[in-house]
Amino acid sequence: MPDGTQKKPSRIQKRNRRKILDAALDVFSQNGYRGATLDQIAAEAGLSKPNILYYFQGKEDIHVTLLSQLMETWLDPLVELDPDGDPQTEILDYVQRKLDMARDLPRESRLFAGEILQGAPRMAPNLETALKPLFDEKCAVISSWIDAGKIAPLDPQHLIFSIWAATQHYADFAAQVSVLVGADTDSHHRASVHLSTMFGKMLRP
Amino acid sequence: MPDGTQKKPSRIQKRNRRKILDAALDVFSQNGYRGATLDQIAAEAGLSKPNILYYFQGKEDIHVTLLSQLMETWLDPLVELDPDGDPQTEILDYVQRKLDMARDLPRESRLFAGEILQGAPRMAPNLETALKPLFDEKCAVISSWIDAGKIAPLDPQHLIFSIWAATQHYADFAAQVSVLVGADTDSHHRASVHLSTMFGKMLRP
DNA sequence: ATTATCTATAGATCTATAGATAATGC
DNA sequence: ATTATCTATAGATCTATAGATAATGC
Repeated sequence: MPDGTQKKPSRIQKRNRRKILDAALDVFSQNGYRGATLDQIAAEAGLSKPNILYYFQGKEDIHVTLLSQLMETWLDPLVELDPDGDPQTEILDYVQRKLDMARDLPRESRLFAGEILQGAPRMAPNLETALKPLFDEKCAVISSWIDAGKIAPLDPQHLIFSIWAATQHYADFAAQVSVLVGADTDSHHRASVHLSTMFGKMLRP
Repeated sequence: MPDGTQKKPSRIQKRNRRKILDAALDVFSQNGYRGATLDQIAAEAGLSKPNILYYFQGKEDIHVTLLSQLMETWLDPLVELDPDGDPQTEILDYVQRKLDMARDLPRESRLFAGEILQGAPRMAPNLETALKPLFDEKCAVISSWIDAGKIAPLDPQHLIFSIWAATQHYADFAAQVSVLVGADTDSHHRASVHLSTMFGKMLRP
């Protein structure tokens, strides 16, 4: 059994753990933590239920592993915000990267949204250790741009919240968006133009 | 039993149904649909579990009743957007009402967020019949303001999405916000100033 | 020898109902 | 007579484990 003093993980170990985590991403993001069952994850992964529990200690272990493994991907767009780049361009590119992520990784967006919505019971430590330092760092960068008169004086913390909210909305509330925009041929493009216009105008000093 | 051909609901009927719905709002918004149990709802309402099922046909009935009863409250701020008012003021006041609602009714916000996040399985009909017509109507109002040159040319649909997203974020992602802003003495006020600045600037023709 | 997988099932949790009893309104 | 409430429990669903067997790596 893979526990305690880890040996090197075999090829099968890696492949099956990956299959399970990918299946779990599907199931958790669609049904929430409590709504997801090991049966669904097992079926989606093409493995038996006890075999799932051979690779993970239990349902919670799968969920926690998933959240912490995806955290890096999730924060990557913000990591790339470059203090030495052109402020306007940097922020608008960040908005664009987040919007692209909402389109390309909606499961991940919904997984995090569901976890936070319920008070982040299994992610709170990660928020403190991984997200907060990065957030503070980038807020400082934005502050310095404001102080230098490069962008309009906005509250950096709340500016970032607005960017997160406006972009992730398209993944998290997709069910509502699709009812309201109808059969739009290129909703993503219209959203992209809208957000560029909106944040672009807002940032001008 | 209260079913089929309804008699007039007694005082006790009304009071207990209200107690149950209020308890259910607590429990559903905190744990999601599947995460909520009749036991929790019963305990929170101060009634026995079978008594809950005397007033409602089942768990789903409670959830659906809750969603449709709250829909009106939820849409009210948008209903109030006045076509004959000053465009700038109307939209900024709408933003403010939505932000106040995120503060005052976070349970309702999270209930809807959770439902939509999981594809609106029990609310899709309501979205079509109640939300969509109102949304279309108010988009037309905003379009007319743009055509009259009263506000900047923005995509009305996506403008409304951005308003919803930015305001509801403070209720739906409160767990994350509170980690990131720390012990802010008046986070609501800072959010309010930020959103006024942001949308105000964006709307100027 | 160790790793991986399966069948069968224990044990917990949850929704819902049966059936009896108490409270209320004519 | 009708409405409201309770205890007890059936029946379904779910997580997790026991115990046996098959596959793989020295």
